[in-house]
Amino acid sequence: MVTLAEVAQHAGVSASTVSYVLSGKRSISTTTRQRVEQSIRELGYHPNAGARALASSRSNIIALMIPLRTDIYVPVMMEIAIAVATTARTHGYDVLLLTGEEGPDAVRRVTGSGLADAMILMDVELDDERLPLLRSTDRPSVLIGLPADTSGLTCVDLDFAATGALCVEHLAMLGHRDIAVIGEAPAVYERHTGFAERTLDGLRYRAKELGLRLLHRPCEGGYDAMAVTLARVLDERPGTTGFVVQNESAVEPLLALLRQQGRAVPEDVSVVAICPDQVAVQASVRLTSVAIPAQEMGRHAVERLVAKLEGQVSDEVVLIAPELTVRASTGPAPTVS
Amino acid sequence: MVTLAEVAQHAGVSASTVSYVLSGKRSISTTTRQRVEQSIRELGYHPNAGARALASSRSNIIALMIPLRTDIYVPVMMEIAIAVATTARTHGYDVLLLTGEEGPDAVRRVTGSGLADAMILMDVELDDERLPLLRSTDRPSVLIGLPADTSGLTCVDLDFAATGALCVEHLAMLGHRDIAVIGEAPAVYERHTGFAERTLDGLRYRAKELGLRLLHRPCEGGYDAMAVTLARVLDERPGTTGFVVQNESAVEPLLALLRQQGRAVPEDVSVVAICPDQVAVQASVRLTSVAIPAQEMGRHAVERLVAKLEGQVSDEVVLIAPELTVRASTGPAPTVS
DNA sequence: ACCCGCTATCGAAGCGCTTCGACAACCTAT
DNA sequence: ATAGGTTGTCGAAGCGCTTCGATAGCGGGT
Repeated sequence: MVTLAEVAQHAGVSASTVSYVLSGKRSISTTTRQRVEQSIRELGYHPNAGARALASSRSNIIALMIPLRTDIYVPVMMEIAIAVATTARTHGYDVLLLTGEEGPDAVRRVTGSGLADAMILMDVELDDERLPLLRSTDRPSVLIGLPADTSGLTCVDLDFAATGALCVEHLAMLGHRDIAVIGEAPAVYERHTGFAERTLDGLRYRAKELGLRLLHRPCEGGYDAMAVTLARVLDERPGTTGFVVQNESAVEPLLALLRQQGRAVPEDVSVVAICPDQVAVQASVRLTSVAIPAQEMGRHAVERLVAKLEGQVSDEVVLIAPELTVRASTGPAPTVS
Repeated sequence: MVTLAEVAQHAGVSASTVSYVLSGKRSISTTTRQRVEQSIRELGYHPNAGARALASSRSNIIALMIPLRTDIYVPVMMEIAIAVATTARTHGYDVLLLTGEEGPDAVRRVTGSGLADAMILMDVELDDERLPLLRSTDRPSVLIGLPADTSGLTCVDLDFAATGALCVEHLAMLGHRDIAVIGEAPAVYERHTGFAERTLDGLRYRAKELGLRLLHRPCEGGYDAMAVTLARVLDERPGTTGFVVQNESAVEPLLALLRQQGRAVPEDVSVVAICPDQVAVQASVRLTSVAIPAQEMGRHAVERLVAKLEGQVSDEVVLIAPELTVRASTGPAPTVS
């Protein structure tokens, strides 16, 4: 491996000069800089990451904790992860992938060892056990998702309450009075994942304001579970004409089942989905949906984090405003015959 | 931050002794070891990753290059990534997430800087431009996927040729004579992704052996693209009764379209999918399928890599044998009326 | 009593880099 | 001409760890 010293010798300067060329922390004459850069190229020099981390006590690595389970939103998680990785690179950082498996210990290990300069946590629960650690360490962190108490934390998330409200408003505007919400799997609610509950809050609050009837049912993904759930919903509220679906793997089954029962979308029944755009446009009926801006969330998280690493103190919550795209799955409520 | 020296002082031993307690590379008396371990716990010591990497020239990090594009097999990629991360942890390694974006430069950067001790590459193309670099570096690597020339490389993959053969055999056994293959998006074939071509080879070869007629059509995901593709297939080969689908986002649209055209599955038409089990069981018809063993692939890759890091030389290709699970989407070919 | 071969421990060198203070050279402004 | 400020470069001191000899102590064979 080529070292800094070898580059220095090759360029006929001291090691520190090469270092300053690399970091730009002191001014270097143009001629020297060029000579050094030439040597770097010729020798194929790459600074040693360990040495750099040791000397500067910065690893230029961001840790990303992703959930271990693959029961929800896998494509969203993936998209966020990729956005985080690419955005981090543009800021000179690499990304270390941690799974939830280790739990809070991972936070301790990573911050304690200086492996990463900062971390991004996904799939945050309302009362997440990693939060006290984050608050007590001096390493910057950003959450993707919103816990119950955000004091002293930086968070990035879609505004799910507004998302819920937006879905209800859209259906209300079209004249629907009875709305059913097909939610995530029960387990998601049981572990108090923020986004699911906040969506529900938004839905309920706005429905109440607008005087709509709202029925919420969690639902495992897949065809069979959806069939059972739909039967129950239509049994309890036969007049349901509007559906809000927040579960990627329930949306296509729902459409199929409705079709099968002779309920046309959007003539008889309207469906609004909360899902990535890709899912919305690939469905058998192009879905009116509120997109989950995965890329944007990943990018935002990294940018907040980098800002913090550069010393800008900003414990703020960034809520991305939801956007509803009207496609072919919603229409006016059928007139009562 | 607590340092080795502080632990040593606290335990009343020298720094090197603490180091040897940690690494186990020299024998240490039980009493000393316990005293040191006690100090480590009391002080909450975590070895500094950078210093360790510098001194030992091993970072205990494995780099994982995932594809940037999200057009294929996202859940599979995710599952592999998670399996890699968790398996790596059990061997004392962390995982650095690289996206394909940087291309071959990422390989240079990571190996050159000593950021990672080894790497795992996903989404390998038949003639991947990263391969020469991997062959010329002394850092171990493992590919998930199979390039055209595997000499000097270690690869892990599902045996896709056998997978194709298996699908054909299953349909042949049920009496189907005209088989259509719904493949990945054209772009996947255009960039010569190994798995797609190898599956096709397996399908064709076995179909020929068994005297079946085979029609292969690439297909973008989604409902509309599938509708066009299906129409073309049935136009060219109206007698088609067997489908092999290798495209997650085409499988549900295909089922819906068949239903819509009054072709019952499996009475009139049989469908075999090549997809993760989760997709197969969640579909509107429980699909006979060959599973993509994502977890197993990730785990295998790490284990091969760790073996190489520990000095075991083994340039081998691990092909995981496909397993076909019969579910509700395949049945005897309809008797010609 | 002696040497041998253990085991358990220590001290010191050094991994490759960053960074601080020093300083020479030059360029104004007086 | 001199003081004062820049600008560009260098040397050296570490960062916290691993690892290589060296050494002290001990029991056993002779």
